[in-house]
Amino acid sequence: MQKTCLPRSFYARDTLDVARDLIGKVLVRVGPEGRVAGRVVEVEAYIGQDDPACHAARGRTARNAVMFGPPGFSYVYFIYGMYFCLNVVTEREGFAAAVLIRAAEPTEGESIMRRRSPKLQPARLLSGPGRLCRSMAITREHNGLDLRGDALYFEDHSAEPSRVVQTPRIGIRQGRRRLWRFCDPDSKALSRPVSTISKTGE
DNA sequence: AACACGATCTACT
DNA sequence: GTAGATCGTGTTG
Repeated sequence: MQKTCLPRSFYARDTLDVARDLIGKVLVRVGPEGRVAGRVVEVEAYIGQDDPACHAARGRTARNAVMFGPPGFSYVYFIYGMYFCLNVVTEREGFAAAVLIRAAEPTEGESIMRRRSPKLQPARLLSGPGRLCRSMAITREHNGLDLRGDALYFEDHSAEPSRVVQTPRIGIRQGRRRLWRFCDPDSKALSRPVSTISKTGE
């Protein structure tokens, strides 16, 4: 049963639409130890120069260069001296925007991920951007990858969430007014529970 | 060349 | 709840 990865056109859209539509998609990582995957349940949008929390808010640098590139590529950065975070680049080339993948529910390769994060409960293996990258062995080597390649991509399993809620983004100091964190509130794998905020969808 | 800090997580009180 | 880990990056001198 071979599923196909999301096409370039999926990412070449308004970032908030891409973020919303990524909930329920399946992130697949094929590494030397095998194939691992998870159903995405939490993401955040970071959009261009007008978003003070976006890494590209102050223009192009060596680190954020891939955000200015074409959509459908990975943007992986190193944070707090020990963690990596995975984003997908959106919108047109030249416009810096991306969606941070914050949490997913393990669907494949759980034993491989448990070896990488032995202290975590199974439901927490991909619960948080740092834990997700550690359990999926995503590092700086995966920055700038084409998400239609063999190592890292998203599949559509038609597992649409029944609800999606929007909340403020986590861990930022500026831009908290924007409700650009998207979650499946029925998931037990969220990095943090959904506080009572506004909703979108059904 | 030096410095402050970050889209985090864990352990501990 | 709060502190500590740990280092690349961007900014300042």
